[in-house]
Amino acid sequence: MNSQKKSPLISVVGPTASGKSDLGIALAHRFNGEIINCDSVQTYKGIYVATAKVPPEEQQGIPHHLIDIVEPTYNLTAVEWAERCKDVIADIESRGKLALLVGGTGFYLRALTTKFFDSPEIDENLRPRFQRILERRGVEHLHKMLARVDPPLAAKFAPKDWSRVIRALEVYFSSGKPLSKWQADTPEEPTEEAARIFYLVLEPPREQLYDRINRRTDLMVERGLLTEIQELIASGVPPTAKAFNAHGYKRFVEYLLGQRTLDSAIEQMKLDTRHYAKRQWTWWRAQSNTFWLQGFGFDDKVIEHAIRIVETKL
RNA sequence: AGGGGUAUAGUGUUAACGGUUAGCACGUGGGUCUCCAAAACCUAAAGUUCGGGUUCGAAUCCUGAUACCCCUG
Repeated sequence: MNSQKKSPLISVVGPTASGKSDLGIALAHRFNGEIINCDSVQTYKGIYVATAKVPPEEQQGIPHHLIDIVEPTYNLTAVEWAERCKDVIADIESRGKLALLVGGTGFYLRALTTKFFDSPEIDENLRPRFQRILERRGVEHLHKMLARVDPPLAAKFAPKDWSRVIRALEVYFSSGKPLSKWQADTPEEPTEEAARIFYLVLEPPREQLYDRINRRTDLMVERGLLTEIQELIASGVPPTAKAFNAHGYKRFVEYLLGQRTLDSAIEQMKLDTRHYAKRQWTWWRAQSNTFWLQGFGFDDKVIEHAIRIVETKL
């Protein structure tokens, strides 16, 4: 084995509720590793019950990084997460340990392994303004605005894709230069991390995963999800806070605002989570450097299999 | 048992004048992703309960069967 070679970056990914945390901890024990969270929701302070964060008493002495790092109202971007992640990786490796990236947000790992174009400073007042236009005049209007300032991107985006349309408008109105131009001027390229990362993708049987999601949701409600939200709101966190976009929180905030019944909040949360799991699989199917593991992350067979794969990479 | 009513994808439909390819919503499957990603979006499959009849043409009209619902006993 070449000692000059940089150590691999091991990443445990897969759909929500597939046992990523368990596999991460098992690998950390086996290979003297530390865990870096790559789940967008787990970066928020203040929300716990429905986030599937591993509580400190269950971390088995394994250091967990990038959990509870921002306020519930903060908007953490993928690139900002990636920058912090690089610092943590450097720190872990400087101490001779192995970095284990564990979590469900594939896009964060994309940001870590791909250098996006150099984004200009974004005027923070723009987004709320576009949001208002969206509500009052509809998506089509925003899409037409984009067609005027950035025709190539407007042609590329579906007319109803307000999320990307707003991002593109923000870039244009902040910098005077169309997003498509920014992208063309600085093509995306792989980062140093891309060359040494590989992904262990958990793939439990779909029926079993969906069952587990449903049961986990009921459990979260029993464990006081509603109380947690009420206390956060009472302590001044606005119902529009970013953290409340997380599954569960979003629907229960709607319930507390009188927009749906308790039962429908529970059912919708289950559905949201199942849809999310499906999209996560879709994401990983399209990636390379993936090793698919049949089963849950807490299955002994899966853990053994994962260990064998990691050994070949060291 | 008698009388009445209803049967349209997995579910719902207060969609379909007897006339293009049986619509819509939800669900399900597949996909996209260049700084909100637990976001946003694209897309596909899938249906007239069964059998006869009328008609150029039937989800629609007639008829038999079956299933479910209501009323009477």
